[in-house]
Amino acid sequence: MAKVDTSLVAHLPLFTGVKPEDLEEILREARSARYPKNTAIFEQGADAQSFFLLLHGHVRAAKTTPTGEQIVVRYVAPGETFGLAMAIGAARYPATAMAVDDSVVLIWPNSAWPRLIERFPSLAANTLQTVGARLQESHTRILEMSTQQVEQRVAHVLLRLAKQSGKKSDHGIEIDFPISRQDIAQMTGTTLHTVSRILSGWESQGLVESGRQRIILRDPHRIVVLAERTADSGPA
Amino acid sequence: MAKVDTSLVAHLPLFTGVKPEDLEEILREARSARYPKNTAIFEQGADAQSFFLLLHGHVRAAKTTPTGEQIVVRYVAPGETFGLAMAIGAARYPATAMAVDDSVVLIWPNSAWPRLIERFPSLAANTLQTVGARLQESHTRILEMSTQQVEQRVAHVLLRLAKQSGKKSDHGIEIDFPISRQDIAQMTGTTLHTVSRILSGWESQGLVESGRQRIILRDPHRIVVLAERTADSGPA
DNA sequence: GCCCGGTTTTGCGCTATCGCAAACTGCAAG
DNA sequence: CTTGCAGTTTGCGATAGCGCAAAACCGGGC
Repeated sequence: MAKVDTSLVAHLPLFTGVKPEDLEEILREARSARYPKNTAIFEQGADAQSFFLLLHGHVRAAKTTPTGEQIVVRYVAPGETFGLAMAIGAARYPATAMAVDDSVVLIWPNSAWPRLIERFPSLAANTLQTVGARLQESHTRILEMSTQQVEQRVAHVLLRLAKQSGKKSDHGIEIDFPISRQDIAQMTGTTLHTVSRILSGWESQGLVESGRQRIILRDPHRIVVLAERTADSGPA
Repeated sequence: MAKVDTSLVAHLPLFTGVKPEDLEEILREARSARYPKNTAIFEQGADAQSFFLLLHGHVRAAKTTPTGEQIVVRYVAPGETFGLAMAIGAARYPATAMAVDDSVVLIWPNSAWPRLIERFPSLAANTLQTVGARLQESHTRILEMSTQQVEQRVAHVLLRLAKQSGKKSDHGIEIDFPISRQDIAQMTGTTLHTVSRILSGWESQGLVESGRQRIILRDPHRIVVLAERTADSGPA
């Protein structure tokens, strides 16, 4: 197992307030692994045995109902942790994690967690902050689902993805991992059909350019306007 | 300021792993306050200066959009913390907290938080667990909003409220704080009209008994069935 | 270069739910 | 007891978005 260079991860929010020599000790407890595109990292309901830090790639966390419907909880970007079941007191993973691109992760055994937070309390504090931030995002998402219509929600999601994982390309921002209409539907509480219609509409207005699992925001500013538009404040 | 009896709070999840003498020290930093029914404890967007532990009563946390729509984030039951902005790294309260019943709370100044978690790391760990639990509940709520129809969502919410704050009465479980149709609408992402229609329907089937800000589940079991029913698995 | 399967597009009817409006009700204050 | 008002009920028309079905499309694998 290759040793992880501390300089690659030292600046991450998770490690703020951790001394370099401590960081090294923390990293010694982890191993790294590579997951090819479209492989599962863990499954919803499985015994939680590890927690993860994404180094490269992108991971989709999705939750499935007993009847098979899915929602995308979030996309994990490099530098973010995921699978923190142990930290939040869950014995099993509440969602499925899947690499949507070739991905590299650091993996700590759950058994290391209690020891780590005892020796390095900043870890607990930092984790609390990131989990808190996710909680707020969830609340925002609930608020949006309750008060906005589908088009605005899709606009918000695309803007959020662009901010989190946008790659500036010629005349636009491209979401730099493969994402389908279906995925967006599962992030906004709608169907892939409706998402497709909306994107088609936007494409014909030059707002976006999109194709197979690929979306480029050509005119982010006008999309922001769309996102913020109230139901009744539309055009003539 | 009256001194708080440690025995009243020692068993709370927040304080698991805290030694009795430490608990006393923690409580010394708090003051207690009483909020009459329908008074605000803090407002969304205000500078977060304190965090809270509810001792008696019930508190509604609600989030408002720029355009005035509201959702109920959650109802706080006695023994639960709220207003943890500082802990999760927010400078302002992300929601408004309102006493829905005469309520008594413990209040710590935010400035005490860093010191407390340094001296008593279990506090951070415990808080992480409760925030994590709330995050999972939020995800469940998003899942429900995405995949279920309104009637099922209302059923789920009532069952959740009954479990959290249900008082067994003659032949049923009564939600033991005032809650309006509007509140339920704001918890389920619908309108008070639709909630009213649903409850009327249930009432005529003997599932619930309800009135002005008051709901009694007469037949929880059948409500569970409703909650779990798939869109197409209905009766003839 | 061709074929296959997953993805996307689009049409069309349907319906759950909204939105508005109006009437009703019961608690609480005076 | 009366009155006022917040909360609730109910009717009715409007519609956003779903669900199903079919066709078109695209990219990668062989």
